[in-house]
Amino acid sequence: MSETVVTRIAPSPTGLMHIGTARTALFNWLYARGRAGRFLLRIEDTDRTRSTPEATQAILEGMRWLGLDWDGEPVSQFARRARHAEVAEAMLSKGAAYKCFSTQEEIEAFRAKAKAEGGSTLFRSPWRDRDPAAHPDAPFVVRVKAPREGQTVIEDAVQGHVTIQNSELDDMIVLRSDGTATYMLAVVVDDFDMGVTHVIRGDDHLNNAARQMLIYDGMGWPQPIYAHIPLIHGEDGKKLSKRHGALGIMEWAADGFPAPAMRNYLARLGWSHGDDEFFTDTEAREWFDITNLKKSPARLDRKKLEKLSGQHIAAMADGDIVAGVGEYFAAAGKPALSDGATRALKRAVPYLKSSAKTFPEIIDKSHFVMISRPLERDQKSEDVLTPVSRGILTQLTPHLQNASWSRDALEAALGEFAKTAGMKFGTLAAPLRAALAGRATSPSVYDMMLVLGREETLARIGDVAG
RNA sequence: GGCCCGUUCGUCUAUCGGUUAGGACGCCAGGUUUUCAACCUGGAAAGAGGGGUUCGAUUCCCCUACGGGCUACCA
Repeated sequence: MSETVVTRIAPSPTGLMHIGTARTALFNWLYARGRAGRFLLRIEDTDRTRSTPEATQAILEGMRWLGLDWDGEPVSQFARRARHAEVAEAMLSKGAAYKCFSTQEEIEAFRAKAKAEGGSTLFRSPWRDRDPAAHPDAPFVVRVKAPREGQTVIEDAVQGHVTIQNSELDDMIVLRSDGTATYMLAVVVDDFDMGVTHVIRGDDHLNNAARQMLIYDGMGWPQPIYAHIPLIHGEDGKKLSKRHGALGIMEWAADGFPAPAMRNYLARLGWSHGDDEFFTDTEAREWFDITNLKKSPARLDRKKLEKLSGQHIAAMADGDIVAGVGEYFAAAGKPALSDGATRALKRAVPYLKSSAKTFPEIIDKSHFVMISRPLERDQKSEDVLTPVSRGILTQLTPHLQNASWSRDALEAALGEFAKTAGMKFGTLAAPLRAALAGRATSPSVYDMMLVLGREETLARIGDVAG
């Protein structure tokens, strides 16, 4: 089969861009992009009471931030309701579905009774084989005519052959009494119409696949390739819920993780390529395949993300880091960086990038460079500095502002300062020497303070540094 | 309750019948930087339990336990 791969992500706009949805989207994106295929976005907004435009925006925002670009316009499932009804009608005329006039009360009563008696709660509509003409004007739903004998086998690219007894399948509703499609019908119709070849989604849909296959068969449509991936769990191994915090992808953005690191980390959750831990998007696209997806759920591990994040920051171009910090400010709801601050940040980034794990750490560590000179005691930004560094900074200020520096003079001044500050001279001298020698790449608040001093110092004392 | 899926170091994972069960995060120790971080080196750490199959099981089969999912006129 040389058919073009078409994948999709189909979130329902009921809140945030969930971290699990983001990972599923990532897998679909990697799969399509790695095979010159198409990656589509569909908003499953058929539940009008729960869908909001804000939630749709949140999804688009999350997708954009994560860098998952989709082909074409996002498809609104709700907008396709006429088409869904049309297919339901077609199923009716093909005899693959039937009208059911049972009321919800009747069904509930049946289930309550079945439960009490310990029997199967699968509702068997009496209308399956009855003539609908008997009830010409009563409200009805359209149910699929599911087989009652035999079994349905889902050929899943991740789960393998999953066999479901047809006796477990009910005549699910495909069209509600108000004429709108249920999820089961809508996904199938939309996936077919959109030409989706590979359905990569959470394994909470595994059982649904058997039901959806009924619709494909009823319409005589070819089945897509299914790949049901395990869900992500919280650090305690339980399924993700509000109490785990950071459910939305943008919360991670607001915590200052770079999108490339997020992609790398999420990709490694449930998928692996040998011993590779740190990789680029290009490598991921090249390596990713459904066949090496794991079948068991993975837990979120923030520490590991942090490690990966640090490695990505270290590997990023300085400009990208500055841009990333800007995005972080936006995601965290902080005011944008001023031009001056951006310039200062650019100066500091080369020294900081190798040890910062997140964007806020870049900010923390570059703080000394962001504040205006001469330094003053009550800088409003002081709150970011640790008490120790703040103390040193304030006390050191007069020395840095003194004229006429020589290496010896500077060291002497620092020595004097160290003495008053009650710390060993070496603590300051070593990083200073490193700074003067131009190899100060181990950033810390102290070091960077001195690195910055280096630029100014060098200008004043000439070529002493050698 | 019924049905479906899963279970290798604390965590993410490699292994596709024969390995001292490998790597990564975290942790511990040492080194380097006379702070921290980063970095380097070393270390502790795993096949849920029980039955089979096999010359040999982490790997194949069954049972149990545990976790998850589905069982809606939600998606």
